[in-house]
Amino acid sequence: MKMSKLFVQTLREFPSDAEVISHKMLARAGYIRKLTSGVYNFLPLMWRVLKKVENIIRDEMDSAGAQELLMPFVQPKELWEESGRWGAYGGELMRLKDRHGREMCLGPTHEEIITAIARDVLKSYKQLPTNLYQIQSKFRDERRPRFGLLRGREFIMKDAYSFATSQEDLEKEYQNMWQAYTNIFKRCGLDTKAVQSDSGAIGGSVSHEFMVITDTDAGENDVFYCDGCDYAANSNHAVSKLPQAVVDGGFAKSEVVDTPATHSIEELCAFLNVPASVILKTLVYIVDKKPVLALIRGDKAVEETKLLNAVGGNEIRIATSGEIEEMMAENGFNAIPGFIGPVDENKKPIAKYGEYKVSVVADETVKELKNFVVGVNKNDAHRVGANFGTDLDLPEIITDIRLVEAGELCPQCGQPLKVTRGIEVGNIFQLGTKYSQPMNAVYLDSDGKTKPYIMGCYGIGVTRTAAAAVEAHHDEWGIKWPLAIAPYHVVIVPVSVKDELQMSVANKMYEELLANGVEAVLDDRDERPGVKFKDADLIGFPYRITVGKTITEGNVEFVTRQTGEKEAIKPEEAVKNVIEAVKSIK
RNA sequence: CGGGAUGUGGCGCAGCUUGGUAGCGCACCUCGCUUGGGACGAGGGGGCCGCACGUUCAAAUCGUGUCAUCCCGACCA
Repeated sequence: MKMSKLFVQTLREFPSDAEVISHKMLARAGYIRKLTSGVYNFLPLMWRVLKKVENIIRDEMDSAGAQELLMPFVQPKELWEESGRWGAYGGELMRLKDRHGREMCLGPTHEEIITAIARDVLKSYKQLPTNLYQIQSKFRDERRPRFGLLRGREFIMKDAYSFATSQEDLEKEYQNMWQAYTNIFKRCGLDTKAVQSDSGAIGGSVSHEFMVITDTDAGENDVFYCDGCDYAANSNHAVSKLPQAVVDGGFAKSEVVDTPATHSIEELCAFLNVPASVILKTLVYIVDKKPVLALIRGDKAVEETKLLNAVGGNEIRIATSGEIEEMMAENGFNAIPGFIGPVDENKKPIAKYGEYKVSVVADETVKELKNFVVGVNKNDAHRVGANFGTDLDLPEIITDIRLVEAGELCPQCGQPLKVTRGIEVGNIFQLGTKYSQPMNAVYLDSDGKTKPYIMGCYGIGVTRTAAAAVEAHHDEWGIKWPLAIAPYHVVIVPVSVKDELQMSVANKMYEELLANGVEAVLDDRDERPGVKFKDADLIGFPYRITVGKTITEGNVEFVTRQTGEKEAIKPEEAVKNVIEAVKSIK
């Protein structure tokens, strides 16, 4: 490709709406253009990168025994009603109607469709296990698209679905995909960590996310990991052992005392001169409009995804102080946040809020509290020396709803956990019969009985993987693509296009590289060298061969973008270096 | 959805307070000059000032409404 013909417009400055580095770089280097919020045009350079990522995925998926197909992007409501997700999926599902008023959606994922296909075709245990995948645009109407390609509304995803006759076979395929994913990300030049995670809206029991660990602010997930063993988990799923803490308040008797203006745990601790770990903290959440009280030790925080799972629901948020006061008033109490508790001083609970009954969930940490401090739904007062059984009862739901913090101890080996940020580029789920059961997707087993498939699903964000590669590989001048996913392998820069010797050497190298299957660009623009170098760095060609004055001594400059290494070598050697590097890409 | 901000050539911005000619840098076109890290000079093309309504002799500028975009909080590839 001649640079003069390449469809690209690099910018002197970063676009003002870009926030994270991958977005800034890709926009400035001419890879993408925003069409509307969270929706991007993939210009020729970007499309080459995406196709390379896709082809690596295809190669590894095919090697792992999966088969590619392509399902429609538009999906009918009926299938989503079969799975029960038409109502459950929420605002992220882009819904629309056709001219007849029939309801449809744009596919955010394809469990329903693939399950419907499978039940038509996979009728016998002899056809199982099998694994089908596709690479396709997905649409999710994110509440807040941001971070460019890292969180678009329309994005390209590889989604795979496996069907098996047993949990054992599912687990085998899960491991198979795990290995394929490890290979894929490695070939894309990314270091990933597989971490345990919550399975969210897709459902299922066991799931892992593949995280690109990053020190930039583009990492949206907190990942806890242990240096002592292989434990690693997303913060929404992480568990830990707690270091020793004071859990006995040491109060001689249970009584309600005045605690004026103690709106926060800190203020309450200071006033009573006790550690936060002897306070029972009560937080009010709204889960799908229903009120939920979360009880947790005062020095710990609630992990909302865990709480959501504990009560079963789709959306969770902390209640506003207005809602809390309203709820208090409805139940005959007069208390603002800071003085809320599960019961008042006469053991009278908060019964309801509006038309909904109030449910109560306690974190496991509260079980061991003794003679503790707790709010009694009365302003400027708390009970001290409280105990379960006498002053209040433990709620029915007691489970882990605690947010892990760095420094707490690894659940496997007891060493202190560390935290880092990560970009989720892929995930794998064991679905079981979550879709096959309700959708009546069954096969005939060898015993003559009809059974639902045991399913798994496996996603990779293609666009997100490309963006994550930019997050991981760049410097102040531009992108440093890993060779395997770079739009082109090498750029040849003649310093002066009017110099006949320079141009003839450059042309010869260019032809030879092309003849050997190398994707080369010849910068034939009549520009000053600085302009060409800046563009080469910004676009991120893995190799640059500069043909300048030293050609009279028979040398060109060979620059490796990743390392910044420069060497003066013969043109033939430069060509050979690139050809060999390209051949070594698996 | 809640809170904050912004909409002016492809990109980055000024002009708005105090209404009257749409302006700057980059990019683009032509000529000259220059050729190892985003040169320089001269000339040139490109804008319903987000949109609508209103106030006014006159609106980028004032008012109302609306749409879009971005940032901060709850979800996910």
